[in-house]
Amino acid sequence: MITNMEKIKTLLKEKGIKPTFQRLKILEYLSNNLNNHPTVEMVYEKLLNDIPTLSLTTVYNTLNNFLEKRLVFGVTITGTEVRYDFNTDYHHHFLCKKCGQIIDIDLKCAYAEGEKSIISGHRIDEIHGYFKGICKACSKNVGKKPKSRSSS
Amino acid sequence: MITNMEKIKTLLKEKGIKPTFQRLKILEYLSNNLNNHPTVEMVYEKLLNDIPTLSLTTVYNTLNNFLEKRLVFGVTITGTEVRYDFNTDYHHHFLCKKCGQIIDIDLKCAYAEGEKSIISGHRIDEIHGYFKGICKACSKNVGKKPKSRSSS
DNA sequence: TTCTACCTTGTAATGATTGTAATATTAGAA
DNA sequence: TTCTAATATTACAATCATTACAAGGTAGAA
Repeated sequence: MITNMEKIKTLLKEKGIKPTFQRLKILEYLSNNLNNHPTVEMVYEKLLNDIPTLSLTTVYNTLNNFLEKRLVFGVTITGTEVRYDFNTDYHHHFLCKKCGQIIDIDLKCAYAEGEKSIISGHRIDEIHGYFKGICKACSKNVGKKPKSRSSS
Repeated sequence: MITNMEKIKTLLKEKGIKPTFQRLKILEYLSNNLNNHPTVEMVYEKLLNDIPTLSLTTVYNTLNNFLEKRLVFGVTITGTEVRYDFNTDYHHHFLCKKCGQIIDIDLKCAYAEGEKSIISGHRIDEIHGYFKGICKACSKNVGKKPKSRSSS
């Protein structure tokens, strides 16, 4: 874990971001939660244990800073809040409208290769592929006899 | 235009939505503004001329109703508000981060055919392809000697 | 140490959206 | 037509994510 923290520190320095304690912890949290796609609130609540003086504003500022420097990727698939993704490799996202889970989708669209492409003359800097529906797990419980389901 | 209004009315009835005056006008507005991708506020402000008693809540209710019945498509590319698209044919969107314009992108990803597909076992109901960058028009003015630019 | 630049913090403000309760309108029964 | 029940519309309050702002804290340079 100490080695990991050193990697995080290097990442910040490479992007010209001063590696303060708050920033290190926030980026570390994101790097350890690749599948969560955490919200600002999730980052804040969790880190409050480590940093009791942490301010929500700091989390917002820091994450916006990371976004600008392209250290993290913002996922707005829910439409209500930004989810943060430490994995900036090209990939898409799926939102289950039943359980709310956000799942990584690895598929290649021809247009997305290189990520810095041109479409219809427009320069593309970011590609967001959002798929919405019912996830595999939730699909299994649909249309079956409801034995002990809490919701209708 | 009267013929168009009749088409709008039929559309609503087909979806089981009672074609009230407000609903007709809202859907008509969207059908006449395919390239705008209007916000709730835009719909409201514009229709206030025709319907001075119109309530913002009604616009929200109506558009949510249309969304549920899949009469319109919600575009959340800006991350700050929902834009409404009367064109529910499969297509993607591009957001220019300079001028804020939202432009339709017509390209086919193999995975999107049929729109009701399965990816990694998840049932896909909606596909949103969001591309962000600098549009063709804005690209031309970047890197050139700034002659009379208002912003820095 | 003192100064300066940048970070962090708390609180207030904003803006989009939803909740709620009262009023209005409509469709169908009598 | 008149009454009634269901549904729509409206106005206003409340909520939630996010940003603005001002004040206090910290680290490194001089």
